[in-house]
Amino acid sequence: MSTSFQNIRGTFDILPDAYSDDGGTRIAPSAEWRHVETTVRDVMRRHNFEEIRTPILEPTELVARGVGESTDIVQKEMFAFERGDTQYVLRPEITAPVVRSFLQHHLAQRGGVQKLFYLGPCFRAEKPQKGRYRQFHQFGIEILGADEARADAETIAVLMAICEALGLSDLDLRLNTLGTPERRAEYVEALRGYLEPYSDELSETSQRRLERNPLRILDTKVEHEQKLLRDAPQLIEFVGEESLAHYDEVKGLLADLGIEYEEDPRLVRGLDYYTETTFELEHPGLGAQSALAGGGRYDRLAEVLGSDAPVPAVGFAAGMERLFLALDAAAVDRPESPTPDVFIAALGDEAEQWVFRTTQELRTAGLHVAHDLKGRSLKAQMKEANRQNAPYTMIIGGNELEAGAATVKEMESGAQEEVGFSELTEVLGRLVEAQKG
RNA sequence: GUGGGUGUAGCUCAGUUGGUUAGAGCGCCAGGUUGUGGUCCUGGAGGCCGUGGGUUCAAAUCCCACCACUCACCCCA
Repeated sequence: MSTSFQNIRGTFDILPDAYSDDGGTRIAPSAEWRHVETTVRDVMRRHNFEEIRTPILEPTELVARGVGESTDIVQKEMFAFERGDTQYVLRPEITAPVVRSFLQHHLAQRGGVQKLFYLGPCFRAEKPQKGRYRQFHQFGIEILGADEARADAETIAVLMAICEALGLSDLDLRLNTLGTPERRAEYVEALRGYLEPYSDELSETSQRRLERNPLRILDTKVEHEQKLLRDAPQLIEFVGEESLAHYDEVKGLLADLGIEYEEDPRLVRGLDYYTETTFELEHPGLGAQSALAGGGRYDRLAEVLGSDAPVPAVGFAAGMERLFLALDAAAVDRPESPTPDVFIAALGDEAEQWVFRTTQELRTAGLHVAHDLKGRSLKAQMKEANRQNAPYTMIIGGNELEAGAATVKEMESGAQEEVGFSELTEVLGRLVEAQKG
């Protein structure tokens, strides 16, 4: 069997079984995705976050304004198209959509602070590589309406709690503050002033950034540029006292929670909406894509999106694919795929009919029941039961129909017993219960 | 967008200095067992050897182009 079609570049299928792509990256099976998603939802619930689901399709303008015109995402990575007179974009991240939804539906009117989480696919038209896809999956939170340092600290705490619940350790948390947009703007000018004389020595991208977004030059990896930056003005020197106090408070709260971090004055992040606290969570030894999650405060985003009142906000976004890479690297135990409680094998037309009906009854009673649809030999059906790892197999043939009792076989020991049709549900239920306990 | 790597069965991979009908292991299907799985034995299905062109009596093998995938740079989750 074959097809001339294949999945779109930079996307991947999640199958019942794990498999490796051509680069050797393991694609986790659907059961593991479910496990991670369930864990995320569970930790979110414990931290009192509520789920929000927004459309995958958003107006292009929302992303352009929210994420920032100067960002790579908007400049070259959007899957955008036009239909009629509307500009659509496949969302490249979920913070701007959540804030849009928050404003549109006046969620502030629910009262108090809105603690929201999300989980779903995002799209960026980048060149794919290990840990980076064109359709990828993010989960994250947004705390809207709180400017307190506790909101920053809780954001980080939730992220760490999820990683811990998944069994991940040895993570590096890097922390920085960008200050207010006003002070940040002053710094940007100072940095530009410092770098401009060296303009000729900068790489092409850095030269472009010098005009559009000099802050981003800070995380350059070009050695010469790093050398130049050594004597450049430091962002922290421009950060105001209030911001510093806020930052100190965040650090104090993290220390209280026993969360270790490392300060990184160069940590800038690529999205324009960040202010004040920013952070990034890395797993060492993941290659180029070591960032599992990133986030920070974005107190001005709501206003950029048209809100007449400011909405202080903080959040993080984590990449599911990166998480799986980290889980692989750490060789964390994974859940196994669910197996049937019982496999029912049938012999002959009459038995098949009976089995088809009884299977339905057992399933209604809550059992996970498998059976063969193709009327194959008993041997083939037993083989199938074995492959599916069913702990019990029930055999129904002419003898059983005549006796009114099923043959129930315990696969591991091979022991068989007769169970009257009338007590099938009860007995099987009990056996399965005992098996699981 | 710029570099590097790799393309042979569902999967992992052999395939000699170019030489008949392209192989192995695992997996799949069936039989050995007319009603019993896992081990074993036997058989079977499954390949445009990534695509196109070139060299040659002869190409999976040599040359060129293209495509796909992948890793990295950039940037990000």
